[in-house]
Amino acid sequence: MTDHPNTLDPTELGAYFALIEVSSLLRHTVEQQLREAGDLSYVQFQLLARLGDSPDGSYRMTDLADGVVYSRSGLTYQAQSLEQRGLVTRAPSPDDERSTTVTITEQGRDLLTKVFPGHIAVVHELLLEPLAQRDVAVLADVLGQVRDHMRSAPPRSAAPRRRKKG
Amino acid sequence: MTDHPNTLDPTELGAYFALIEVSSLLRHTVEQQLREAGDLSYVQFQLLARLGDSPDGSYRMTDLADGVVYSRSGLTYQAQSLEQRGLVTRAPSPDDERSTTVTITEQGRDLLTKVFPGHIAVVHELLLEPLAQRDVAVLADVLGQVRDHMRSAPPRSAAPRRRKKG
DNA sequence: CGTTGGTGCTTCGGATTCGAAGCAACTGGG
DNA sequence: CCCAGTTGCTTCGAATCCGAAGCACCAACG
Repeated sequence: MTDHPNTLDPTELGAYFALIEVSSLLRHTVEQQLREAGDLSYVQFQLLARLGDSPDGSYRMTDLADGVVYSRSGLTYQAQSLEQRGLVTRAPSPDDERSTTVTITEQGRDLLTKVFPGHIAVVHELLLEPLAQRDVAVLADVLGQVRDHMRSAPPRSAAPRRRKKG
Repeated sequence: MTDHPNTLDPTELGAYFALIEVSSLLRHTVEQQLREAGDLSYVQFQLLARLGDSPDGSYRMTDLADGVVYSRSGLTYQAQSLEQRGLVTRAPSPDDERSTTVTITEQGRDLLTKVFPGHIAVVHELLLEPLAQRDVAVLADVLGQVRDHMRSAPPRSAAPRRRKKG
């Protein structure tokens, strides 16, 4: 294990606490907006947005789970919910019968179009407005570094599944 | 309405997405560590930490809820859970019979001491390690600005109940 | 083909979360 | 004291979430 200090200095604590608080508040507010504008949870919105960005409007479940920080079972739950509302379709992949291909529907795109402006507005108002343009770039850069580092070094608990038989 | 653009440029999107992803991953990892080290949820840890920082080791429920971004009902749930485990005590406030004063116990402090090093380690490893010292300061500063702005201008829907006149 | 092990997703049980409604206590008139 | 309005917390019902276990399919090997 790397040698870590057992305390954080005030600046480090400040960065950590501010990150947690800002993201919590932002997420909370965004969630309310999405709920009001389109009766979507944040995760559902993220899934739709991701599908909408895809060239052919579809992804496998696994790809979606990797993109959104989310459990497989939770993803199944939300995908079913979206399917019931006609916002996505699900079908077994032709390549691999095990995997499910999720595809956004016209209706899904419409809803996305409907909720997007409000979503942008909230993000802009809460996160971007108080910052100078340069600070936005700095934020993107610094957090980008952190994200890349996190991705390249997945937490120790990313262990493979336990074997069924011993 | 303020005049908001209806799109975000790539830098803005980058800042937003990176923020969401970093905080999600960080929170997820921290949550696992706390669960393993002391069978605590993140919220429970935040509550204990806050109480531990208090001069007399106690706060009113409302103060705790304000500090942690959290619903009142969820706070009640977690406070009950902590009380059952003997990590805090709850008693009506002498000043105001309505309010409940939550106080951390010896046992609570012990648990805090036990889980803290691992918590620090995770934060350091995931968030701070990949950054230059200056970047940590910049992050703290920029996110601090955002937090202050959020606090000073709460979202329009932040009033579930009618507010007292000022 | 059949067996063995690995992968993708879902189901299941339980924990956590929220908002709304409810209860209790304080406050300011009459 | 009583009344109405406000505030602090809890209870309630429902939604959401996760990890573990399970099912179905694929790939490698003989």
